[in-house]
Amino acid sequence: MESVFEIIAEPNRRAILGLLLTNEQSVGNIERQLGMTQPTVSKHLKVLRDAGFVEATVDAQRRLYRLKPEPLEEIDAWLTPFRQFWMKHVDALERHLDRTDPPTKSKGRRKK
Amino acid sequence: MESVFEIIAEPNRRAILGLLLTNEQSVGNIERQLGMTQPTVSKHLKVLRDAGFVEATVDAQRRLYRLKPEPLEEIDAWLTPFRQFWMKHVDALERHLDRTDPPTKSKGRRKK
DNA sequence: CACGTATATACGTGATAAGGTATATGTAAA
DNA sequence: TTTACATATACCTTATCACGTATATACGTG
Repeated sequence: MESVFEIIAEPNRRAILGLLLTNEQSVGNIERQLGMTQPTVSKHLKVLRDAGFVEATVDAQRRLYRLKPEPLEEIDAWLTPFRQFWMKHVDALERHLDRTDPPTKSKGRRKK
Repeated sequence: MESVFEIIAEPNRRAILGLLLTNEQSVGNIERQLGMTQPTVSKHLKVLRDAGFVEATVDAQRRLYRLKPEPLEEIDAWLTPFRQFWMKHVDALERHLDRTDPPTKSKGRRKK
C-alpha cells in the first residue's frame, strides 16, 4: 500500500476519514455508523494508521482514532500545479463569455 | 474503475497527468518520456479519457492528448473540509509556539 | 496498392487487496 | 478467576487491475 493515493482510493477508508472530520471515534462507533464489520474497520484503520492518516489513543478497551493532517496535505500539494492549470481555464472561459454574450442583465461584469 | 480516486491511485497515470500539465502530448511522446510500452500508455490514456481527465484530438495518425480540469476539481472539492481541519491544526501549533517560545528574534509575530 | 508509422484492442497471466469467518489479545467487572 | 466486551490479527477466497505479447485499425506516402 505504497502511496497516499492508493490509501484514499478505497471508499470505506474515505468514509472513515469523513467521520473523523468531526470528532474522534472508537472502532465500535465507526462500525455502527458505517455498517461495516468490526474486522473490516480494524483493517482499514491499520492501513490509515500505517500511512499516518490517523492516530489512536487508548481508552480502556477502546481505541479512539483521530485525524492527522500530513498525508492529506501531501495530496493537496500534488494538486497544486493542476489547480493553477484549471484556474487558467476558468479565466479563459470567462473571457470567452465576455466576448460572446450579450451581457444578459449582468451584475456589472468588468470590461468597459 | 469507479472513482476519480482510483484513477489517480496508479503512479503511471499520475505521471501522464504530470506530463500533460505543460503541453498536450502524443501517445508516442508519452511513451518515450516515461519509458512505458505503447499499449500500456494507450490503456492508461483510455482510463483517463473515460474518466474525463484528458481528451484527445486527431492529428493524422497521432492523437494529441490534453488535460481536462473537472475530475481534478472533484478531488480538490473532496479535500476542502479536510483543509479546514488542518488549518486549525497549524493555528493551534502557532498559538502553542507563541506561548512557549521565547520570541526568537522574531519578525513581529502578533499578540500584544 | 503495398508499406511504414501511430495508436488501439484482445487475450492470457500474475500480483495484490478487500472481505468473511474464526480466533487471539487485552481490559474491566462480577 | 471467570465472564463480557472491545479491538486486533490470521487465514482463506474472490475479484480486479496492470502488464506483456500479439494483432487489429487507420492514416499517409511512395
